[in-house]
Amino acid sequence: MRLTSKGRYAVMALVDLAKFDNINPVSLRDISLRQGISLDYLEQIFSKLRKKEIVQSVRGIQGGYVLNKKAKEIKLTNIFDAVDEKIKTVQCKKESKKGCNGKPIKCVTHNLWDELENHITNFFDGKSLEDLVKDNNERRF
Amino acid sequence: MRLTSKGRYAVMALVDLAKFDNINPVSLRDISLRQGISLDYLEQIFSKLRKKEIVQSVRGIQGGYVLNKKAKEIKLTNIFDAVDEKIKTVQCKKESKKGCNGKPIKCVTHNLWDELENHITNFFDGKSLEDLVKDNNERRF
DNA sequence: TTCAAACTTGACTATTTTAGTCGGGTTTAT
DNA sequence: ATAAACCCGACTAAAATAGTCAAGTTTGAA
Ligand code: FES
Ligand code: FES
Repeated sequence: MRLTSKGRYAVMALVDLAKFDNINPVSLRDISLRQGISLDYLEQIFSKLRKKEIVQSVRGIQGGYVLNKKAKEIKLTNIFDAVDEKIKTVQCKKESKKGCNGKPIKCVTHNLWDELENHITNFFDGKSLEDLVKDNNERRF
Repeated sequence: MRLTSKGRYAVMALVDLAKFDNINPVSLRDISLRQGISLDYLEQIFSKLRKKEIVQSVRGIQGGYVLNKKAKEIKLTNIFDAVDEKIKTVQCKKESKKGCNGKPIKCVTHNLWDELENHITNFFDGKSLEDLVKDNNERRF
């Protein structure tokens, strides 16, 4: 089990954005340079973030992106959800009657995985972008 | 992020084994049939479990595998560790001074991921094979 | 003593996921 | 006009996953 770069990049980029969008929109080029993330990849990520209304775009020269909500109101679960970073522990469809092996009863690990999934979701739901920005400012940069 | 089948299979197989090894060793063929897991794949998994001394093998006809410890003493972390199911959240080398992007400072998400990793590890460390067997017996089968 | 059930080992492979890249756009401040 | 920026879809290389396959060895029981 591992978290993927997509989710990590999304969080890194949004923290960067939250720190710098006070006055002007922030261009992906700047984020790319500061965070060391491929520009083309960032564009894919921000396209998703925009569709989920986490950021707004400003087109044209001097354009970029701005947060669409207060940093306090953006939870990590929202971010992960937007970029399709799945916290997927159970293998079966949850609402299905069938288990992961096609049998008509859930497998012995099902409840366990499900419980873990809740743990993780709660963890990410308790963290906002603001928390991360603060945390980051404290340890300087 | 997702847990892989390897870890899930290992746990399923060991619960099965724990339930049936009271008298005789349990053959992988039986586990394969009961749990719907490829026999060849199970062999790979049990080879690892044996090397980490979680199970013992009994060769020859009527052979199979038996637990090498009390079910109570086998934690899920031990199982995952044995089959190389990694709970890997941070992307960088933890002990390295460098961050995941090669910069000389850890990225903004590092602490967060690390904290999550501890959460998950604690969760799995608190669950023994015995717990799962009990849980499984309660809901009948 | 022969046989088949079962473990043992290592290599090979197909599928899926990830992490990009690439090539073309469109918009808009200057 | 032009260049900085966003926008979009298709393509691809690399890695991880989930197996498969082939060729053994061991040993209880008929
Ligand atoms: S994970 Fe849901 S039935 Fe196995
Ligand atoms: S995950 Fe450790 S530095 Fe980014």
